[in-house]
Amino acid sequence: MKNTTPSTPVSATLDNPAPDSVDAFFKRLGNSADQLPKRLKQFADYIATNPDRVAVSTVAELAEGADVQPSAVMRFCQEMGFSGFSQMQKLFRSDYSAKWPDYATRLAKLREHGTETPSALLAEFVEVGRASLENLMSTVNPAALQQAVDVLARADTIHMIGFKRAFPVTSYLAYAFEKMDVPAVLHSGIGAMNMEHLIRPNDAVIAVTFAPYTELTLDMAARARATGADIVAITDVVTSPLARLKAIQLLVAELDVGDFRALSASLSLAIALAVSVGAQRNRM
Amino acid sequence: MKNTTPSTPVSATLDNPAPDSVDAFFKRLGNSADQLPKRLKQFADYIATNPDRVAVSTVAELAEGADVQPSAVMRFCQEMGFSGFSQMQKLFRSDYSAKWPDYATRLAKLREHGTETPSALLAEFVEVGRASLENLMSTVNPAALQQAVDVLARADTIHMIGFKRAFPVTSYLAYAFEKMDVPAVLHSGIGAMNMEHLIRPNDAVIAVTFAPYTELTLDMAARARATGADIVAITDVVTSPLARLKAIQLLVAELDVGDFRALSASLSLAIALAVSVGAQRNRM
DNA sequence: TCACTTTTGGAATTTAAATTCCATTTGAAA
DNA sequence: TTTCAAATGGAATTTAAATTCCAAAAGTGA
Repeated sequence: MKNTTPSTPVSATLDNPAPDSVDAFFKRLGNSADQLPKRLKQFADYIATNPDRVAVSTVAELAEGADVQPSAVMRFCQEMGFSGFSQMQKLFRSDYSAKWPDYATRLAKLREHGTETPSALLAEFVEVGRASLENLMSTVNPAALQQAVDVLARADTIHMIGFKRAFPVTSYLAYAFEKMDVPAVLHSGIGAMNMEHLIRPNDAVIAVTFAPYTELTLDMAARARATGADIVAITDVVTSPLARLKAIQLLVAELDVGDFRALSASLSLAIALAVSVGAQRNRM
Repeated sequence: MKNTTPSTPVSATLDNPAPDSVDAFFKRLGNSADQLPKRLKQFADYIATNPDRVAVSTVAELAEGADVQPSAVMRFCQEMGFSGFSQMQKLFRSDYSAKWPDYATRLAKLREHGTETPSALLAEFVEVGRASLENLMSTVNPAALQQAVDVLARADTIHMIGFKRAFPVTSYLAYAFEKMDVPAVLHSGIGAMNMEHLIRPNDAVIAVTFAPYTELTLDMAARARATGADIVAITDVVTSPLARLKAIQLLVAELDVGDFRALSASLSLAIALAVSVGAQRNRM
């Protein structure tokens, strides 16, 4: 950008624009790899086999990994059309985060279009639901899930606590447990009846709440814990207040559209949990 | 590595050693989250929700994302037992590699624990949920959806009818309508109380039922129709008994895993419907 | 072999980020 | 209220990384 002189024909010139995606980058690399000088080729091979390192390493670290000098790394970046390493790294970093849709942008877009047509809104929810499901696979810890199933299968009675937006989740759990003849109680809060006294030491509780957390759910879960019951928490982040209760945590990072969330991931987790518990009880 | 001297008493002290894995980090965060000061908690929530950003962002970027000052980020890192942000980031970066294999790989991984494990079952539900969502866009007729929104936006009161597995759908609708101040009644069937007399000619009904259809839902919808109320049906196929009622049909082909279905698509359709109705009412 | 170009290694410089410091604000206790 | 400790925001400083530069080495063709 600084050299209008033809002194260094290498970097970002008109005929040599920077790749705009990691795919494009590797495509170009494949074409020009064999006409690169020795050290540059050496470095190219290194990042071709360790592409994931680029986003999180420094020039010095990559240089050492490839056993070349830092300056060779710089020359390579410029050869590939970037102004320098930083620009190249930026590309690798943005590509990485593209997997989790940038929901700030998405939300803004939704707002500016108003709510448009119902179908457009539906498309949003579908999209967000898909992303949430995809993310669920990485946020749920298989060991914790297994542990939750064990605890629930052993319990005398299973209690479900969850209100407001969590209520669809607990009510579906209640349906599933009933269908499988698993003794379970849905604490609906209906009629302001307090059914907490039903919770006994050998019982287990499934507490479901997402930020902003429902006080009632937290209170009830805390009291259940005090009686000695085990707690399985379906919640959104590790900093959830349910963590205090030494609960088994199952985390669901559900995305919002406006003020609402799709609940797809939470319900999928819940039903998988319920069916597993049902199956495990039958084996006992 | 350079200071063997105890010159910097801040970081990694005996009672406050730095976590040595990302898991350990989040475990500790879960324990101490509620006794953190406001801004630190705010930042904790941010990275609990966006753990993937830590490896590839600067202090300034994270600070902006969480809407706190850079110095708050530093204090947080030290509170968690690190000497500073750099050390914490190093941890996240070493954990980074291959942390984000593509969706297919993650699914396979969850499954490989054996078909009988809860994770494998969860993988099933996730996949089925995704497929259902994909389907949804083609089974729902945009014109019918728009028509449903119009009818519901015009109604005096909206009644939701749906039991058993449809109940999570209606209860989520109820939550959404309440939050948007749309007059709506959830017919829960609780206490065997019959609230049908509440349905008046200028009202509208959302009836939700899937095969095998719940008799009660069909009966109530039929009677509502007789009083002159409009019916919006969320159901599975065109041959659904609700078709007879000249209902506006919104079709969801939800796939099963064994005896249960994921409900992802139904919930997404319901919430999109509710939000559209809320928006349209505000415009009137 | 010599002259000349390309490539290389490493030091010097620049730039940007991390970290510390401190004056102000906030909130709790007396 | 007043007092004090804790928490906060933002500027100042330090540290580390990226980038440039140049002298030495390795190639290349005459």
